[in-house]
Amino acid sequence: MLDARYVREHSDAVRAALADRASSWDLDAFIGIDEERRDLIAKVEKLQARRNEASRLVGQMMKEPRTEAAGALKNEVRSINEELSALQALLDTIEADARDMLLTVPNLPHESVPVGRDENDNPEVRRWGTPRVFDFEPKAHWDIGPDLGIIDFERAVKLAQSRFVLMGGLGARLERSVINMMLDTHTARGYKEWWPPILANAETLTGTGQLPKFEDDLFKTQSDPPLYLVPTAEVVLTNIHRDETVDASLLPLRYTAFTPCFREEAGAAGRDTRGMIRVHQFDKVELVKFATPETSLDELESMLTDACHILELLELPYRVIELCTGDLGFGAAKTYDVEVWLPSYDGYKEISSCSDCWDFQARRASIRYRDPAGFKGGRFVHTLNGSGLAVGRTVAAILENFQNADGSVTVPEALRPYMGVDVIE
RNA sequence: GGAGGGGUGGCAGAGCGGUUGAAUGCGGCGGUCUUGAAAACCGCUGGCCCGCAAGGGCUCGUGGGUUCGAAUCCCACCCCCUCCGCCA
Repeated sequence: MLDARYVREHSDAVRAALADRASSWDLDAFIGIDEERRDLIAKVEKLQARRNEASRLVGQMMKEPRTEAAGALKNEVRSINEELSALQALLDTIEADARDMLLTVPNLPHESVPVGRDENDNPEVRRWGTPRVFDFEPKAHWDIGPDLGIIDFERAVKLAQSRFVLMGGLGARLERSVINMMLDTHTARGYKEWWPPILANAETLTGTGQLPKFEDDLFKTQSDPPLYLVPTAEVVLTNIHRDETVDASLLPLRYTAFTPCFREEAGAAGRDTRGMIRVHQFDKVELVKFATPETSLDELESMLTDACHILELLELPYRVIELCTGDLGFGAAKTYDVEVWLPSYDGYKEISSCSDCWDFQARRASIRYRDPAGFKGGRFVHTLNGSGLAVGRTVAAILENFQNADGSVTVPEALRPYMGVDVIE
């Protein structure tokens, strides 16, 4: 969410940012509503001030007592209240309209973000590792897994639907090993581990920006009020501090959690239909930070490093790209994507996305910090989130990059303590 | 699920129809004193919104209602605590 005052006082900057993002958000409509809203507030408050004064006078008169004069004033207040309730109803709808609009405006890209139209304009930042050259025909993970008897896509469909995964034996163990290795690595590097609910309420999903605009992407329960299956642990980790003011001395806060993630993938029909790259339920270890405005960009860089560190431990080649303005997610001010080398795609595939949301989520979720030495009152924190990493895609990358000619898969060194075996065969 | 109790400022805790946006204590900030600190003493000290400002409005779990006027009365809902039941 953007600050309404900022939007009206810097409308040119906002207009330019929306254009860079190719957003169709109606800035002029908002400015009109906002102006109407402020006029109405002035009117309503003037009437309220008169009503409050008159009521106070009535109190005095009743004591003296001057009941006749009090009666006349009572009538005045009654008529003010009638006028007021009509104005108030109007103001309520206008304020709701303004807020609804504000909840659907995307974040402003940071000034350092390259301007571009879509994913083709995302500059590559760096590469690590060299994609392996196979001296045999490498298989895709959707063949390796079933051939080894460790992934069963067909029975997953029977149990649930297409785009679900069933793993067994060393496949299940590989999934769990990757999760544990990621969590152990991040907690050793200063992240606090959490174990959050994976059903969350509408306020929580609104705080991070999934609602109201992206409800179609979410699984929703039929309870009243409804709950939503979290699409990422970012949602719950960030909302831990919703409606709170944290002490500046505690910042930056670095959190991590493993959760299953649930996505409808409503608009993805036909994309990545094979294997476990795009599924309705997948595991992810998430990184979330709360930082001051002064350090948030540095924290983004170090979060990116932390995500890449996992791939380096697993010896998986990757590259980092920066998202251009046109490809930036709704709540992000700046985003790096980490892409892992996948032989089956003969290319790099997203495995982590690290974003600095600036104060966009903090304003929605009302997450402030206090710095008695620096300033009076509270300021919004900056929130950041990144995958560290997507577990299913990591497993797929391991299977494909570490496969052998005989169909077996060598376990990366870093996972052997967790797996208990050197080779999956 | 049943019965009872309760939700007030950073915390504890008064108020129970009008000058209470809220006593008091703790905490926090500033000052006096002190070589420094502690103690003591003095002063200040919730949030949000509109406004250039002066000022004004809203806010005592949430939403409605009664009243000229509600933290205070009524209704509904939410949450917390205790006991009982059920349960992994």
